[in-house]
Amino acid sequence: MGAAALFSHAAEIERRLLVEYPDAHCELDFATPLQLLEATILSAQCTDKRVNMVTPELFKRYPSAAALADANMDELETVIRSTGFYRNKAKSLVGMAQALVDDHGGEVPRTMAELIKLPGVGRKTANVILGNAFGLNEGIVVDTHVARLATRFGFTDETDPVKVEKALLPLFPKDSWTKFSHLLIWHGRRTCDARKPRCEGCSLRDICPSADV
DNA sequence: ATCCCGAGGG
DNA sequence: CCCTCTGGAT
Repeated sequence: MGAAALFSHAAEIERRLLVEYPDAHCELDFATPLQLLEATILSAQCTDKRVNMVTPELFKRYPSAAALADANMDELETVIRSTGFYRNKAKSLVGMAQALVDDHGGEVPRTMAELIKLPGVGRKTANVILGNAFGLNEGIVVDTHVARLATRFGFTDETDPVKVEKALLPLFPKDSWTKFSHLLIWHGRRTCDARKPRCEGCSLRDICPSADV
């Protein structure tokens, strides 16, 4: 498919998904930027439903960056254990919190460059924070769902999430990047799942190059 | 057996 | 580029 055709194809996909999921939004529970940052770190290779089961206790025990930075490791690991990768995640949470205390007055920074310097925070997590805590459209969140659907829609052959994002950005208007991320995530979870996509009920069936394969 | 809103290290 | 980290759900 040529560049012009790919662009209109992208616009049509976005239009249809917006009709289907007008309320698509971040499904991680949070009340502050710090809470969203913690929840997003926990979301690696874990369902957001599972993350939402442990964060109430996490937020209650460690109500600030300073409290989280001083957390007892064994206690913290116990609280987040069911989300998987719990040793790495505990280290990331404490290291991230300590960096906030040391370099940002205990607050979550608002730029990509500062966010990805935080331990355990990569480009995907940074895009979640910028888009959903601060309302900024700095990029597209490329998680497992967005990467999978981008491939199935024929937008890219890349698998590296940074390259997938680079391929997606020029296809969609900047002011919709955060919303578009949620549209793909919602569609990925509800219809275009990894193991057995439900093409028979998909609103994009007639324009999807991967339909019924 | 495979996947879930990844990141760090080699 | 690869590998490792981990429990829970299907």
